[in-house]
Amino acid sequence: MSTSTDDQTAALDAWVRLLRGHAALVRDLNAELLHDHALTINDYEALLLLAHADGGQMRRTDLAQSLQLTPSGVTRLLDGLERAGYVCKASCDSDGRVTYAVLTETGREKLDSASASHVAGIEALFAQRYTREELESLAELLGRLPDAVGGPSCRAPER
Amino acid sequence: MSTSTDDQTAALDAWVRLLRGHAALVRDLNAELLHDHALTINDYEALLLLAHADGGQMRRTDLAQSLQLTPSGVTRLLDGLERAGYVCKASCDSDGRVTYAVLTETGREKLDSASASHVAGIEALFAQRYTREELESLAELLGRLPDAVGGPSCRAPER
DNA sequence: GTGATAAACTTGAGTGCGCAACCACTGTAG
DNA sequence: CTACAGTGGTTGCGCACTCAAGTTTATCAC
Repeated sequence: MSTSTDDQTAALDAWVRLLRGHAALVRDLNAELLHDHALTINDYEALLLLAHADGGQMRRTDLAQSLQLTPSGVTRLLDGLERAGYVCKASCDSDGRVTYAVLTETGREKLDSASASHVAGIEALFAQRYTREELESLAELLGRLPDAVGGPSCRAPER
Repeated sequence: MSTSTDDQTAALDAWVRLLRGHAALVRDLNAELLHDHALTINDYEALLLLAHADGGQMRRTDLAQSLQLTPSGVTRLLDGLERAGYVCKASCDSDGRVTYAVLTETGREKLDSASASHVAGIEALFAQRYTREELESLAELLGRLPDAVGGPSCRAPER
């Protein structure tokens, strides 16, 4: 603990790089996705999660947790996706409180068509810039962060 | 989707981790800073940049570039900081278009008091979780990203 | 049963920010 | 001196999101 401000400096530096680089990156990819397919990144991620989920449906709470959004954020997000016809609601017969978000056929098609360019965009940013090993170590390093934040919420991020 | 290589999967995976982990992290630190000192992360970073700048002042454009914000974002940001008395405006006598943001004494004190807990928070997240070497390699890896965005060939250079 | 507590979800108000459009000033060209 | 392109900066509008408060359904205590 009493050690060096160097560690602090390194941490701050890494953090600032992360913050700025990531902010610009997200904005960039988001703008691209938005202009090409009228989807935000979270729209896209939501569709992706649903597509991978069993039966193409998820509880809104689980979606919120996976997307790192509050329940109200998910409500508005799905609101837009419903209006666009990409998802629809379904209720649970064993629990009247929960509502499922269900991926529609239209939604799946939309995801497929958006995937091509979005993945290509990510590829362009990441794969061209890092080697395979670097990518893995980056993923590993960054993978440690969420645990810190949400606490013990390692509930079923299996997938 | 296409056949695809594992590389794409790896890129996507790294990206998703980055996205989610970082989003949660930013929200977390932001909330902390906000509740403890009534500053957003960008408020803090702006004060920090000004404190490091020569004469404690910067042109708004340069601030925008450093913070990865649009000019309008900087206007609102500084609007708040001015209202709080942490910065004030100054005009340039050699160029009537530019306005400087100048850190006030109050602002410098605010930054100092906020720094303690904020740096501690970052320390808690980063330095405890990574070794010195990992931190450096993380910083290096992430440092390559911004170049991609603002960079040479990609796109949307105009605007 | 009745009541208290909790979970899933929605709604209203407010915030941070980008985009597009705009004004103000500068420097160069005719 | 006028014209005009380029840059610095602000404003109107809209979007995505959070927080706080409310509604409905489930569950547990008695």
